[in-house]
Amino acid sequence: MRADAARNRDKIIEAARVAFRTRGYDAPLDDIAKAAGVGAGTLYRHFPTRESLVDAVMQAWVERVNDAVGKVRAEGGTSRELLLRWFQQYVELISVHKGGPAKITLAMEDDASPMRTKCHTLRAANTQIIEQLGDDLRPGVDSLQFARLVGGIASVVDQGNLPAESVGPMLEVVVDGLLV
Amino acid sequence: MRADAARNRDKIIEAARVAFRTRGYDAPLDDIAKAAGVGAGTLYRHFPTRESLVDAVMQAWVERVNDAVGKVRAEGGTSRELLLRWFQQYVELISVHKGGPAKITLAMEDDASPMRTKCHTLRAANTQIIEQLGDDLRPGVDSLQFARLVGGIASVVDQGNLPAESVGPMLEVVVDGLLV
DNA sequence: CCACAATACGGAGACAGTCTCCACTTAGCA
DNA sequence: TGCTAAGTGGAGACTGTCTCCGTATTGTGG
Repeated sequence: MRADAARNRDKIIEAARVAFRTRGYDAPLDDIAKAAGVGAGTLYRHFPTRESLVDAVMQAWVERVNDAVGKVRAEGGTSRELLLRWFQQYVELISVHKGGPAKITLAMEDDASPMRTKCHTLRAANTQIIEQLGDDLRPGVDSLQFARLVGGIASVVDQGNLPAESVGPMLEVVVDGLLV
Repeated sequence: MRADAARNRDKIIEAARVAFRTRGYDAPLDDIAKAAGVGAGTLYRHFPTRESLVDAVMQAWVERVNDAVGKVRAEGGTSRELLLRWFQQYVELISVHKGGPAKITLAMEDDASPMRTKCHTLRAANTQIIEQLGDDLRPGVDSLQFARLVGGIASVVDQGNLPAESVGPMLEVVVDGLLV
């Protein structure tokens, strides 16, 4: 990639980051292009779909997930405490942007999604937790089921503008259902 | 309402029913108006928002819910069986149209939604089940939490185009978490 | 039966967002 | 320094939403 192209790419990502945070994922792409000081064509060449732009914006986030899972695992406690803490973290992580939970949870199901890197990170994190749980986990549950169950809750809370506290009781239900 | 107005209203609803089923909830409203043989203005007068049109289309559905809850309650069995059967029904009921689960589950949180009639029907049905469960239910769980937990799962399955069988295992997790 | 409000109709067109196309510009190599 | 592949930008085509208002229809009171 030519140096000027790389520069423009960065400018677009930065403008998109701001726009997504303040206006949500519906922010008009032409506006983002304008804010970045480039033409619409340039934006669409770098990011053919809205999704691929979202993906680029969320790059840094992958590292946060790996940090979080390490921290949760290190803290110890019962399996129930571990799982609940992880799910709380999980919800927070996928809720960084408005509309994030649904977007990420859906992308989980779609191998062709431009967000699959992010999904793999999350699934890998879930797998680490599952390993630590060992025999305490209901048999047959995998990282994808974690993602769906908790992602479903996070989506409802996010899209319904529910207070963050309403997550806890729902997660407890799921946690108790997941442990033997 | 004038007779011709009522006639047009019906034509619009019928056209919308077809369009929503075949094209999903994104079907252009102008197209629906055209299919109904009326102008766009007429459609928008009767149904100021897309949501209110969806609401009208789903009217008959309310009766199905009441049937279903009666049947599930009558069949007997353990609390676990009852709840699982109801949740299966619940998912089916809110999945009649593509995009239905998320739409209904979100509307649950919004008293101003034009779909609130439908939501109340569902919550009332949940309440009937909760009553039947009596002391077997985890304390503090209400009809809205039912809606969120099961609605979250249904949304993921619906939007991710997952096979219908994938609902079962997730529901079992939630059921086991909900019973004491 | 008919005249005349009140009610309803319809579709042109304003508006907003998405995305493409291509004449022009620029980076970077030989 | 000149050449060319790579990159740019923004006009405008296209699609869907929604409003406005001149026209048409309904049904009622005289």
